[in-house]
Amino acid sequence: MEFKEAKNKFVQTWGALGSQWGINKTMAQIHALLMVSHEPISMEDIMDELQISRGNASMNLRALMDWGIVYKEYKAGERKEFFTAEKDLDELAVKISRERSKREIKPALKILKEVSAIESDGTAAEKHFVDQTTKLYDFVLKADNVLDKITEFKDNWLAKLVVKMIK
Amino acid sequence: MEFKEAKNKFVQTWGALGSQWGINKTMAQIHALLMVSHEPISMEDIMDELQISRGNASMNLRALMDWGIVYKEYKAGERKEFFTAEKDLDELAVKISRERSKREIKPALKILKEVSAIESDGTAAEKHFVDQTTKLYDFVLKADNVLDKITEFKDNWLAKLVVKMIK
DNA sequence: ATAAACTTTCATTTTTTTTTGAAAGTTTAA
DNA sequence: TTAAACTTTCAAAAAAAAATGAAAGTTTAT
Repeated sequence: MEFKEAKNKFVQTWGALGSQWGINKTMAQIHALLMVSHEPISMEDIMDELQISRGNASMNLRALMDWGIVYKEYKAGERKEFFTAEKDLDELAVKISRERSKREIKPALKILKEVSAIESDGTAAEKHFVDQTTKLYDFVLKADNVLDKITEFKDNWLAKLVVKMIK
Repeated sequence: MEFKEAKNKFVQTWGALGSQWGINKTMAQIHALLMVSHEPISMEDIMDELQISRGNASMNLRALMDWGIVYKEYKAGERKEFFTAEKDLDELAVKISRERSKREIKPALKILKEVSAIESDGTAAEKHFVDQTTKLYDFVLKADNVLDKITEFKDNWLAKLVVKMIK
């Protein structure tokens, strides 16, 4: 396999993976392209490489910047804008999970808290509802915190983990 | 807020969360409904409660069973089938992550391995590509293993963790 | 102030995904 | 074996999501 073919395969795969996880295909593809590029790319070149329209490129680049995982760059003497991706994978993971937490998990948690707080009349149906939604709230809350913990423990994590667990 | 309203809100929220994570809305809603129900529900009742067609109900129930998070049940004397959801949340998380790993992560890893294995000519572009995809492969592989580890360590996890880390 | 170089916006079109519903299939009971 | 009670399948329809492209907007240079 040669470079161009491999790059294309990677971009396609990353795009497909993205859509399976609720991220639009083009957004994931642009991100893939920028991740494996050693130098900033212009919008023109992105459009060209992915065969997409100017509007599509513009909107998805904006979305990627909103997620904090793609940056705009300016080259001296050049009028147009160039783009780069966050290439540190730990940083990337932290940013993605922060955004997903903020946009999706936190609002869902709020609803879970609300619905689990109803006054149950003592029927089995209502008791089970309250019980299950309460458990779900606790579970999601815990899961939502896991990535923050991982970040926090990133360096010297075992020692810190043990300390945290003991106290 | 009363029971019916709360239940509906929960089902809607769970459905919305599902679609943001690449799971179709109806599938997530059916799952939500079964999760908070204290007794098995028939297809008829699911169709009725979610206002969906028979075909839709049938297909999404099958999908949920394929994921291993919804079970068919038979009631004595009743001809029709009833459905229940896995209600243990740890079990649920394990099953979902196993499936997503099998269906999405593992195939992606295979491609990542392939594309990172190209023979780089020495240009900066190709060197960066190989370097970045290799890192990504390692990262995804590690992340993919995290949930297995969590399962494994579920009981008495700190002790086991320390042992594992030391040896 | 004008125009060139570039980016963003958004109504419309296209594509993709999901849903429907009726026909075909299956199981059980008599 | 027949028919009633139920489930599955899948082509067609509907709905939802994404992409287009041209007009509007912005910035920079002269």
